[in-house]
Amino acid sequence: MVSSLKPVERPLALSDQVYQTLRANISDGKILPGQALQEVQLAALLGVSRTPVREALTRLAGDGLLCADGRSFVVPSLTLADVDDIYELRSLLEPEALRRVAAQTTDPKVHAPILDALEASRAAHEAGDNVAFMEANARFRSAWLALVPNPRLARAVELYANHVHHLRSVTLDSTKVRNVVLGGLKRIARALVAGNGDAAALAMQDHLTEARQAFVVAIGLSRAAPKPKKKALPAQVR
Amino acid sequence: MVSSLKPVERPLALSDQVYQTLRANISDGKILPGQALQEVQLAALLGVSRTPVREALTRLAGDGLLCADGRSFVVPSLTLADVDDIYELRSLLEPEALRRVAAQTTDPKVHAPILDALEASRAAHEAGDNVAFMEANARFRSAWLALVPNPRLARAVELYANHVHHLRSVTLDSTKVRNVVLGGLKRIARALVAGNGDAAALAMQDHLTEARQAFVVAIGLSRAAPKPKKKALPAQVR
DNA sequence: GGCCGCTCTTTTGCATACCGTATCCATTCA
DNA sequence: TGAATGGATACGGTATGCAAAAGAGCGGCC
Repeated sequence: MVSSLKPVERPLALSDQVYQTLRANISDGKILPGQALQEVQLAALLGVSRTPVREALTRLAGDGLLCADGRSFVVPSLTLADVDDIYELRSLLEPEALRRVAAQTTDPKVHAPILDALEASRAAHEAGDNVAFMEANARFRSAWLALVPNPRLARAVELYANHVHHLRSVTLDSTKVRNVVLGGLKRIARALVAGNGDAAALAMQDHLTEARQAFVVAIGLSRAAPKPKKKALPAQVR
Repeated sequence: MVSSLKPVERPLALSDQVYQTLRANISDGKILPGQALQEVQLAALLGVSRTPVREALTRLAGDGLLCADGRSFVVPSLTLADVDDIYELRSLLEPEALRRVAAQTTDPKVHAPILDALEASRAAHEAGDNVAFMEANARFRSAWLALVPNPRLARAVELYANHVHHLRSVTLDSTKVRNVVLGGLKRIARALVAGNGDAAALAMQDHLTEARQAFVVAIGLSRAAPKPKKKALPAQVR
């Protein structure tokens, strides 16, 4: 008996693949708000039938990443009120989540992924690489999120962070903003490695406040010459 | 323009009906944890095809009200750690949500549904009617939740409250527990009508702590072998 | 010339058929 | 007699077919 055999790599279900693909594209801003997501069209694009597409769309709508618009789903174009609501939620969750992380981890080597991501952010900032900075930023979040002892809390944080993620391509376009963000990450990381929960929570709180402010500015800019196409209704349960 | 006009009541899609039906039955504890929910069986029971059943199951799993077990879905049987996690989340959200309600409503007549539900709770408690008490309790929550200015926050609160709702039929079985709960509701309502956000948040925080404690006892009773947890952090660290 | 209504197309909602796979049971061989 | 193997069965995943509803375009009527 060869005990080194591992269970065979099973291909993910099509529904899951479609879900992840769409989710990534929404978060990255590759799918624009207001654009109707039609089942047949997506199915053709992805080379699957309507069924898994349909299931993925339903799940995304349940996550709040899509909202019903007439017959189909669209990425909600966030109003200022929406952004405020999301940041209010994040302000309730993320500082406390980070406090839990700081409180429980003493081993410095578990912080390695966080510091790696921070270093990547720093490098991307220095290189002026916007997309790399965003990517490193996301990694930073994933890294500390993986240490949150409460999985439901972690999931909630991830969910609402994703709701505004596609807007970061706008806000992080500015070197100044990136500088501020990097400073925030540094402060958070410092508090974490010091095991100082209060400082970590406070740092995250400030970080979120700054990010929200950047969004307000960004939305004000992008809505200066907006498309008069559709009214954005709040993403809600169907 | 009569702004109170609402879109006409449209016959709900089958998927939605199935979703709501299943959700209600899960919250009420009519579907027991561990019991596999099979598509064909549910479809036959509800008189629909597998498709809407499947969609409803997917959405419920996305809400966290179901979890994958092998090939099908089951209602998760909550461990003590799960209950703690859920109450940690609720403790982050509900006090602050309630604070927002207290801060924004000045008109006493918007509090009417809340006081109605409170009165119904009181009556049910006096009558010793367990199910009526639970129902009034849920109405109380719906009432103040409807006043939360942040719809996403309201939805999150509702979601996680539902996660443990089916356990209330156990905890609220005790007159003593019902008495404590009723006291908590009174205190919350008092703070709300007084417009005192701090008091409302604090009252809700205490209410949740008490409710969590009741669950711990209930789970300890219902589980033959309560496993020793090392992560049991004392109440709230906040 | 503009507005209303009708029809036709597009797209979703639901049902069902098919396929792959996991599980259970019976049979067979050691 | 026990275990292993083969088959039967049941279930979930996916594709597709069909019907109904929403939207667009066109023609008729005022």
